[in-house]
Amino acid sequence: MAGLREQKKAETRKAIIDAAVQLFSNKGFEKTSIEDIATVAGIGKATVYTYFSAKVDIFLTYCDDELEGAFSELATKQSRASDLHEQLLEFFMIMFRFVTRDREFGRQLMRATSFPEEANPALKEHNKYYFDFLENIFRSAAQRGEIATGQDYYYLSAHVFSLYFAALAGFYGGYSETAEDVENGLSIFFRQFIDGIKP
Amino acid sequence: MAGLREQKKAETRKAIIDAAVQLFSNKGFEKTSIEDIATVAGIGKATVYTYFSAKVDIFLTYCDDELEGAFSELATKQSRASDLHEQLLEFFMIMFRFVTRDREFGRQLMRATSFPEEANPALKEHNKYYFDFLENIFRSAAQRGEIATGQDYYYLSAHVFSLYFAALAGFYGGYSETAEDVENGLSIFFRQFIDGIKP
DNA sequence: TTAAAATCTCGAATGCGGTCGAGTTTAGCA
DNA sequence: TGCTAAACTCGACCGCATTCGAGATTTTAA
Repeated sequence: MAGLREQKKAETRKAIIDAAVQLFSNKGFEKTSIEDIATVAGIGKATVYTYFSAKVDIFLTYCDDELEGAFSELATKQSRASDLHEQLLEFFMIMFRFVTRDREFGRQLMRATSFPEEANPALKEHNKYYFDFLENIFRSAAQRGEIATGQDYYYLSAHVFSLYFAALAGFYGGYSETAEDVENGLSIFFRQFIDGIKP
Repeated sequence: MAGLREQKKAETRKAIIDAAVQLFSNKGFEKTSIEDIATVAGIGKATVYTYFSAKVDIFLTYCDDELEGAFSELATKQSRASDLHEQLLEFFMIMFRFVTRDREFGRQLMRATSFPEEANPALKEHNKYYFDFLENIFRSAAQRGEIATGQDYYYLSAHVFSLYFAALAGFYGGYSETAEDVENGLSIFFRQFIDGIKP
């Protein structure tokens, strides 16, 4: 009868995530209590903590799964973007749409990513993926002669990544309302980045 | 006897900030409770909320107060001599040094302000202060002919601000060790920003 | 088969941020 | 000076995340 407990655990774990995701999208992260989640999942409140070490971890686990989806979309999608500016915009808008599919999703993800209390290995892995992807974009732009060669790709990637963060912060801070607003903002940022701001 | 209340209020306010800063440096933001602060400040817990609307506001206010002096000095100094790149670097390094005076302090501050759980008016005010300052830097750079005119100063400010965030994230993520490393990173970012990255 | 060890469960307890409202102090004016 | 309105103070309270601990269930090994 080995594995009975394992199997139950997997079911309970899934029940918690399902309940949490459902409640989070209905009521939002803040308004959803652990007790709500436990009740919907059909378990006791304290039992949740056998599976997740904190409320936010439930959400990050879900985020993690979702991001896998975003990356696979990126990998399969044939890029129609021709120049660097378009490529950057396309890349980040795919990420943006994914991350803000549910508003809370993006916010918590950003909180966990930007100045984490504890390092989260899964998220670090994701960031590395972003950076690798970006470095490839820059490498090919350099090959096409669109940008100067001999630049540190790491700093270029970090630069555009930070602009993406700024766009997201604007979205969550109430400065931009729609995805279109965000796209316009990003477009301006990338123009500045590529062309510089001199006369 | 006019101003008696005003004076007391100012004293209490200062007592709260002092207590908070002291406790925070010792125990960290999370571990310091409002009650601790109230006790050290010699007042009741609820009274803290007459002066500050939330725990983070105490720290934001402290930062605003401390940085105000540094910046007004900077404002008068900066009009002469240096160019945009240097001015930006100077501005952000003052902020960086202040914020990382105590390492934990900086991390907590960033956590509290980057993707807040709920919109916070005081936080908006706080950020607006820095943006206004940056806009002035850009305005005078435009007047000197250093950068193209007709650009949206708001986007320029947001751009450099996001680079500062990236540098800080790098510092807390373990990518740069010393203040000097951070300054070098920022310098590279600002060069990219000003000059663009084309061949 | 069985009994000890390991693990899981969950109601109860803890601690904290934040609010309430009754009591107190001050300001302003007659 | 006396009186009222406005503003301040703080103990008590609320809701919620997280931890405790004691009892239930499952695994392991002989």
